[in-house]
Amino acid sequence: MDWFSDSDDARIDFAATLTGWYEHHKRDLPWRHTRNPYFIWLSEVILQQTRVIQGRPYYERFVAAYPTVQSLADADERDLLRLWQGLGYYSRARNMHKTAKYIAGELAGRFPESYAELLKMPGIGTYTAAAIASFAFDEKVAVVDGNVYRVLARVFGIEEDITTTTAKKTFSTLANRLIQQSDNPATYNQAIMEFGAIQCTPVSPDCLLCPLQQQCRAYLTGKQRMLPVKSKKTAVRERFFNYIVIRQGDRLALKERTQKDIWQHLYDFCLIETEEPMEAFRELPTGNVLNWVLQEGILKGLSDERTHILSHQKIRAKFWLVEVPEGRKVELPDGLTFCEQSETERLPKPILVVDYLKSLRF
DNA sequence: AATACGGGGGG
DNA sequence: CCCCCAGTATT
Repeated sequence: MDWFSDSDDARIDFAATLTGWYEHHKRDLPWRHTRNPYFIWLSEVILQQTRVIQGRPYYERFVAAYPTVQSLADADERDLLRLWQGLGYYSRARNMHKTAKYIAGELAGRFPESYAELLKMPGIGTYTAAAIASFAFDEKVAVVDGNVYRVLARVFGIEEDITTTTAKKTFSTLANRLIQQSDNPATYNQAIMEFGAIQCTPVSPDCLLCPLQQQCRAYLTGKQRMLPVKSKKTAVRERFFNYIVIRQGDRLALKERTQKDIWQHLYDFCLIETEEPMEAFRELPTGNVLNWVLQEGILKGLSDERTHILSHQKIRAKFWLVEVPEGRKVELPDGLTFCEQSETERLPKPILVVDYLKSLRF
């Protein structure tokens, strides 16, 4: 199917309309005041799967903590993850670290300057490579993110399922033809994404004030709500976490998550996962940890219970607080280590654990 | 081609 | 309570 059965003028109009709209409606964001590829990269990785409102304070903190790619390369990975805490998808931070070390070490601190070179870096995929290449180096390569899928699907009435490989190809090809009509690819890429974020929103887009209203297939056919088409639904797995929170004085027993699971390289408490919710401590599966608790600890009861939602998992967590009398010398089970309050604060932790800790100290 | 990977917002 | 959103790497 050819999305350009209309005249060339219509295509030029699309790009010009978007950039015109952008100049009047764009938000003032810190990463829009720089051409430094390092800062642009930082902002783009933070904004992967993340809304501007959530990512912005993280960007400010990262720029302050790591003002150069060299400083990021030199960073302790735990500090990096701690700064990332609460953003989710923690492999982004670890991939950023890998790439920073590669650039500092192998490329003499010189940032890759083309889409093709950027794409080779860990954590930089098609979207981020296009964003950096266009924003920092004016390369004419189209960004294709969720906003772009939505805007193009609606304006051009594309009903392909965006989760399929062929649809991705369709949208990418269209986006890259459209950007040819712009003499400022950086601004055009920003414009179409900002338009998707502010005007052509996923739910209740502002069609009445839309500059593309009369050219928009979705508006003209009343199909805004149906587009873009996305078939996949994520199956949510329910999990039951039983945290044994071992406390001695103001020290807490923590452990790094090293297994292949969520929250890799973050820290949490002694965890016993069960297939079913456990109502009482004595129902927990017996093992080293339970024996240890009965031997060395004093169960203070179930101190808290909460549900933590991830996109693909629903975690029902219980926290069993266990006190060890102060002064008693004990060997912790299960690879746990006692941490002072200040150490605990400095370690990267899942939000579930952070929230629990807040309730623990009042 | 399918799945794993966090967290947050709105109705 | 339900719904929605969004890139990359791995399998």
